[in-house]
Amino acid sequence: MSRPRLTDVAALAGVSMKTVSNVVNGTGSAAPATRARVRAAIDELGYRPNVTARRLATGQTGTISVAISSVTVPYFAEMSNLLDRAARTVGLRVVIEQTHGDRSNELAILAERERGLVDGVIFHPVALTPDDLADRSPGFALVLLGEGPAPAAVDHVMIDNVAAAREATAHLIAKGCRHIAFLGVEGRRLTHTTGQRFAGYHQALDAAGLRPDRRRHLQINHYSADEGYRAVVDAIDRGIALDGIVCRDDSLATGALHALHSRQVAVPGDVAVTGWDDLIVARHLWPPLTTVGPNKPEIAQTAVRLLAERVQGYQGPGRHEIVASQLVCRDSTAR
Amino acid sequence: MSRPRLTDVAALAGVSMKTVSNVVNGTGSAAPATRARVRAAIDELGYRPNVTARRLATGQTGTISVAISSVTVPYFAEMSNLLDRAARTVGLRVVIEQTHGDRSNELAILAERERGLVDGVIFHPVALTPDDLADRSPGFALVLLGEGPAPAAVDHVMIDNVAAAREATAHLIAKGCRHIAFLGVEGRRLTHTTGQRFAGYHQALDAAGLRPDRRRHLQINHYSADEGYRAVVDAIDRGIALDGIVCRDDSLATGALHALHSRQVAVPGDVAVTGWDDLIVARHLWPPLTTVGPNKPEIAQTAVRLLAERVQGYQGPGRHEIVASQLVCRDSTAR
DNA sequence: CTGAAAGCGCTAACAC
DNA sequence: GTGTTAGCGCTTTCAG
Repeated sequence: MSRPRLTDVAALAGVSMKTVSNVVNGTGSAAPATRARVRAAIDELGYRPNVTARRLATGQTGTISVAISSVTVPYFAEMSNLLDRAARTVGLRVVIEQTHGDRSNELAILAERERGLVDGVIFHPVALTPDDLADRSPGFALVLLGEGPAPAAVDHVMIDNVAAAREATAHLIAKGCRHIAFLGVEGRRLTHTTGQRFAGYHQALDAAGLRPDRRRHLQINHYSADEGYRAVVDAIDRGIALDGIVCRDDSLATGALHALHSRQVAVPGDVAVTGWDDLIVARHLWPPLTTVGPNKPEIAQTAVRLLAERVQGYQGPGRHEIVASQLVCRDSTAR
Repeated sequence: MSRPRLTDVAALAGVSMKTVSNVVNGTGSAAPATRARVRAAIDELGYRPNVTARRLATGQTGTISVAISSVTVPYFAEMSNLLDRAARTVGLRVVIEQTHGDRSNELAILAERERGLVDGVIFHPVALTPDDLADRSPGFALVLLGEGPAPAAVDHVMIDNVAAAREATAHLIAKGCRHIAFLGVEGRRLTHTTGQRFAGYHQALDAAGLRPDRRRHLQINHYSADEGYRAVVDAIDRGIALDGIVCRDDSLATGALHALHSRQVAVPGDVAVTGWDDLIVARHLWPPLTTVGPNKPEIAQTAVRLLAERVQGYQGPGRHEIVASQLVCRDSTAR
């Protein structure tokens, strides 16, 4: 005995498929008596519509996917959650898909492996190059998140990284820091995002007449607390002079604080620290972390709105929206 | 011009649908020359198979869903990630679905809203009652995670909460703690999970001849760092004697550490603290957190294996697997 | 207001 | 090896 289908319900209720379909979907109208009979038949059989069949027939899925590298990266977890909520309010379902930061997985997103599975995707690429993104099939509803490269034709939601990094760095300078490190330089080549934050950091140093020092550009291999810890312990043990650290993100900052504590360096007394993302955990670190707080709810709402418009057929040029961010000052820089 | 279908490719290549299907799926065999012609046609047209149609035809989706309350809960994020990886190794795709801890959303999972969308679901319920779980349609591939109630008929992967809580508490006692609080008692009624951990905590106190004290049962409204912070600050300010805290999970412990620092209480000198889950962040908290570490990779692999067996038609009785956990000792109890 | 029939795009028997 | 023909379960014209 396999599961009941629409025709089974129709047969039991003594009506046609169309009528059952109407009752199930609330389309058209049905006589109250008929409706009741159909409902009874549905209950008796335990009928559930087959989503896949409906999708095939309508061509619409009512579902969008959120493609991120990993939900274990707190920033992506928080964004996924907000995107989910934002999408629900406009009647869209969300599934989250992890690329694990792998270029081939990211390419698969663009290759529309999912054609027919979702109506569109909100995508935060981390490993793709501008070329990868350049040629995509048109008519594929796509909204890009993050500060990576985005072709003009594609919708894109971002924040002003350079300005925010400048502000965070200037804040440390205002607190009297003169030997400010930047934690989060990738080994090979800077990612687009890091490049912008790094640029803002340098602009602020410049503006204050401070000389950059390469020894204070702290390298990492991943954006993890582990790496932040390692890099800062390393810098301290090599005797590099430091009185402030601009961290590329809060995970690195988490590790940085741990490193400073473990080397008996007072925060913010000896070294002041800023993070980036305003993760939930940021205000529970010790000391609570000053961090660049992007307006995440607005990012989510904007992305969903843009995607919904694409899904509904908007074919115009790419929109590039810049969402505000704000430096959230806490004790890690309070001096 | 809509997107190309299998028939379009077939027409262009001058072959039948079946042949194209063979080439696309690697089924059957095709003459090299034919194969090449088909490939060329596919490239020229930019053809992508429609996943939905394939699903309808085969009845299998190759996808499972992971249903959790929220990816912003670090434990769920880590588990989702591990489940994803485990599923990939057996050729299954994973989509993550958030219930936001909402009972109606959780019921929707059981109601198989997704019928036809996924082959099965790995589900960590938080709001359901035993009754909710009791009557489900048979033949629906389902594996339950966590320590909630699980009907005998349903596969279930869990850890031994009572034993682990006893071990964590005994560890504090061995370190000389005599006034040990339990942080994480829910307001109304204990959840199944909390109840087990709470029971283990009491067993250890009993075994050491320590008297429980209701004032040291710290109440919370959510499992968040915010709540942990609030509850511990509250206890300190009310002058409740404390020299150890067993936290129901690492998020609460994060807030507890913050609270202790902000009230100048030394950890572990004045108060030793244990958490639960061994989140990534646990070893970067200050001081690094002693915590109950479930074997998460094994939980994930076990759950995927059980589900894969169900998907492949296993109809036997429910399997209830207990996975090991281990107390990970760090500085928050080092005294 | 309800019924019959034609697809949605693909896979899978079964012939050729 | 390759083509033909039914479906998968639903929605949707178009009649009645």
